[in-house]
Amino acid sequence: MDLFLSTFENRIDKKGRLSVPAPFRAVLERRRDPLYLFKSLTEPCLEGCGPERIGQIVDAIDSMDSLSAEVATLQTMLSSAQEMKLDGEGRMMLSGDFIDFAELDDMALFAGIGRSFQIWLPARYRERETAARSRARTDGLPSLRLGGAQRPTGDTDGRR
Amino acid sequence: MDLFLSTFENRIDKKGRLSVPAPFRAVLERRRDPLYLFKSLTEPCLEGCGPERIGQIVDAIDSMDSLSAEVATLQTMLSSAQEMKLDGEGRMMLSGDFIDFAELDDMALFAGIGRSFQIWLPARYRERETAARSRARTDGLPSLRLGGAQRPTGDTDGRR
DNA sequence: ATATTTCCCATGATATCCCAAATGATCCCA
DNA sequence: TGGGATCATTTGGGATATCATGGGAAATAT
Repeated sequence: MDLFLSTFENRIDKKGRLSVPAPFRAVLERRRDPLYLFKSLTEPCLEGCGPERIGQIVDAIDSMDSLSAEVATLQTMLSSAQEMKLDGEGRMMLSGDFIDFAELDDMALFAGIGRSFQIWLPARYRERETAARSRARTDGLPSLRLGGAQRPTGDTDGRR
Repeated sequence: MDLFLSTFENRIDKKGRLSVPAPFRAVLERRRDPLYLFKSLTEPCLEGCGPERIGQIVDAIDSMDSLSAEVATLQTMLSSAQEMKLDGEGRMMLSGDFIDFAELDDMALFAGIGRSFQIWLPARYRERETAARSRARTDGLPSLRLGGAQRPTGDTDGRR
C-alpha cells in the first residue's frame, strides 16, 4: 500500500509549470494512474488523487436523487476536476483558475495525506499546521483509534 | 473510463458557432459517439452526452407506467434532444431555442460532470458554484462515505 | 434571389515537447 | 571524516503543435 506522505515545496515557473514531487509521481506511476486535481470544497487548497476517487464521485451521483443539493455539491467537485498531463520532466501546468483558487504565487506546497494530497500556498499551510497543533494541545486529541477498529470511522486521516 | 471533467468557457461567435472543448470532443471521438444536447429538466442549462445516456432515458421510460406524470416529464427531455453536428474545427451551432432556454449570450460555460456535461451562462454557473461551496462549508460535505458502503476494501480515504 | 448553413483556410494564443543547466542528495574511497 | 564524483530531481528556455476563433467562399435551402 503506497501512500502520499510528507510535504514538498516546489516552484511555479513563469509558464505556470509545477513539478510533482518525485515520490508522489512514483506512487501514481506504479499504479499506472493519471493524476487528477480538483478544488477543495471547504478549504483554499487543491486536492490531488488518482482516478478511483473520481470514479467514486461519479458513481455516487448516479445513485443519488439528481435533484438533491448533495448531488449539486458533488457535481461542483467534478466540474473543478482536471486530469493533469505531466511533461517529460514530471511537471504539470496549473490553470489560472487553480492558481487563483488556492491563491498561489510562485511556490506551492504539496502535503501528502495518505491516499491523496493537497497543494497549498506554503505560508497558509504552515499557519494551518500550527493552528491544528495548538488545538490538539488545548482541546485534546480527536479520538484516533489506530489498528483496532479500522474502517467504521471512515477516515481519520486528519483533515488539516 | 474517460469522463467529462473540468470547466471551459468558450465564445459564441456572431454566426452562432460554439467550439466544443477539445477534451470533451476527445471523449466522444474515442467512442465514435455523436453528441446530443437537450434541455435540462431541472435547471436553466443544456445537457450534453453521448447516445448511451439517451438510451438509458428511453429504457427508463419503457420500464415505467406509461400513463404516469413522470413519464411525460422524461419524454420532454427526449423531445428537446438534438444530435449536434460539428464542423471541421469541432464547433456546433446552437438553435435559437437552446440559446433562449439557457439564456446564453456571447459566452458559454461547459461544466463536465462525469458521464455528461452541462452548458451554462457563465455568470449563472458561478453563482451556483459559490452556493454549493458555502453549503458544503456550513452543512458539511455530502456523505461521500461510499467507501464504506460500497467498497469493503478500504480506500475510504475520502472525506471530501 | 436572399438568407442561412457548411466547408475551408488563416491567425494568435497557449500548451506541449525536447534539450540543457542548476541544484541537491547519495555513494565511494581515501 | 572529508572530499569528490555520480546520480536523481527540479528548473529554465526555445521550438513545435494544438486549439479557439474569425472570415471568406461554396453549398443549401426558402
